[in-house]
Amino acid sequence: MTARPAPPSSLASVEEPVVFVIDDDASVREALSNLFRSVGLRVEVFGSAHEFLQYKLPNAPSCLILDIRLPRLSGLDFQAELAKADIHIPIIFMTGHGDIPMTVRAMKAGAVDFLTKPFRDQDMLDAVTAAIERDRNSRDEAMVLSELHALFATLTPRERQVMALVTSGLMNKQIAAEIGLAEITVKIHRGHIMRKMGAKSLPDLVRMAELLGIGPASGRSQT
Amino acid sequence: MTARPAPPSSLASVEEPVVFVIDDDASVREALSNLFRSVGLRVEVFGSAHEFLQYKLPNAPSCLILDIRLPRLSGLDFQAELAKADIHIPIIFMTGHGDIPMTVRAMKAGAVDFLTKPFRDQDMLDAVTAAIERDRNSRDEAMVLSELHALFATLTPRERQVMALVTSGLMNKQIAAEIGLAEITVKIHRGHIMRKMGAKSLPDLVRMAELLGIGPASGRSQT
DNA sequence: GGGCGGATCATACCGAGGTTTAGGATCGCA
DNA sequence: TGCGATCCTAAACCTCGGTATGATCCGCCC
Repeated sequence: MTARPAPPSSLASVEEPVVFVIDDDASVREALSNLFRSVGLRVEVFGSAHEFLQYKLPNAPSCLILDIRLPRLSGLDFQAELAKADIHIPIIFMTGHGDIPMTVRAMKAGAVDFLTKPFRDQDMLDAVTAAIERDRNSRDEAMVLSELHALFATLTPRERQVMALVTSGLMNKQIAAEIGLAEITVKIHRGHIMRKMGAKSLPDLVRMAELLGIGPASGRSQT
Repeated sequence: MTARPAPPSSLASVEEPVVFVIDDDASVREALSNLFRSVGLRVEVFGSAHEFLQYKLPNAPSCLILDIRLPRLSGLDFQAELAKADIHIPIIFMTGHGDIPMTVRAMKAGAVDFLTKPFRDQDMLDAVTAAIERDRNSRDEAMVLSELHALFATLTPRERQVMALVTSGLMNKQIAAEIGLAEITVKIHRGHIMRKMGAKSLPDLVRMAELLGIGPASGRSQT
């Protein structure tokens, strides 16, 4: 009975990895493009940060290679820009004449690596491999989380509230007293929650709540 | 009855923060010592990495300030050394003539900051504040985790096994079938587990299992 | 106005969780 | 040899979780 809406079952990011390169020097773009292609990696090159932003990012593990010295915007500022725009992609910096404070700032902001020109091809490839791997992992996590959020979104406000109390460990009768309901009503909500969230057991639901960051904050502010 | 061994109830790290400084230059030690004391921070200075290792580290949020150029051991190697010895303390590097690869390596290995001499006092103080804060948090986490491990250690092998299955969401009868027991026996174990772990509810226990990294790996290998 | 989803509650029933009491078996250590 | 810890089980009993059936009420949209 009870026909469930069939979970979309993550088709994951099956697309092949992509390396993005932004550099105003055509010869650098050319060289890097050849390097990555030689090891079978897909590459997309751009002459400016602006060009890159026009490009529609694919749903594939990827990374971005940036020169600290970009035409208009500095690489560091662009990094901050991307973070602010909620675009999270691992960044590898290159520089011909960078300094230590720059390096520190970039690394603190989450850069994967910071290579000084001229660098050895192998160092660049190692950095890219690490960056792609990091992106693959964070994409997998984000995927799971977004599916969970989608399920959570199907809950009514009342159900969300009950879910928070259930996963915090209260008994049905305590929840009922807490929010002024009959115990049976709580049971009904609880049943709905389990079905909608696709939880096969209470521990299952608890783990979902953990991932969703659900405290007993009812459902108003989600810091 | 069952007299429980009274949980040690974290007396937390109430001790005041400490800043450790390692530098072979006495004037640098002196200057930093004065700087930190001027803002009311406790400071301990050392002329070498070896001296530092002799010192018994207090149970207080702290950080370490290192020159990349140390007498015998390089600062980077010493950082690796500490990590290998499982001594985790936030590190702030100083350098007069460091380069970018060094900086990258230090930051990748988890350094909090990397300051070039001469630096502004305020930059150093900011870095130390951030480092102390980071250490405070990781100490709090470690404290909770170690108390949890202590409780978990009081479980018998069988109880550990049952706990893994319970928190994975199986019903008592399924657990019983899984490991060849009567359902009633599983219930008994389950009761013991809840008491010994101090869990007030199943969700509580599930969260503990999460922190302990307990999968359905029975209890053999704890990677 | 009728339909629909959300929320509420009652009664009844059943399976799962959990404790107590009481016992039996094995093993290691003093 | 005896004690204690671990592990296992049974019967009785109670609470809690969960579902089904059926029903009322409200607000919203077509």
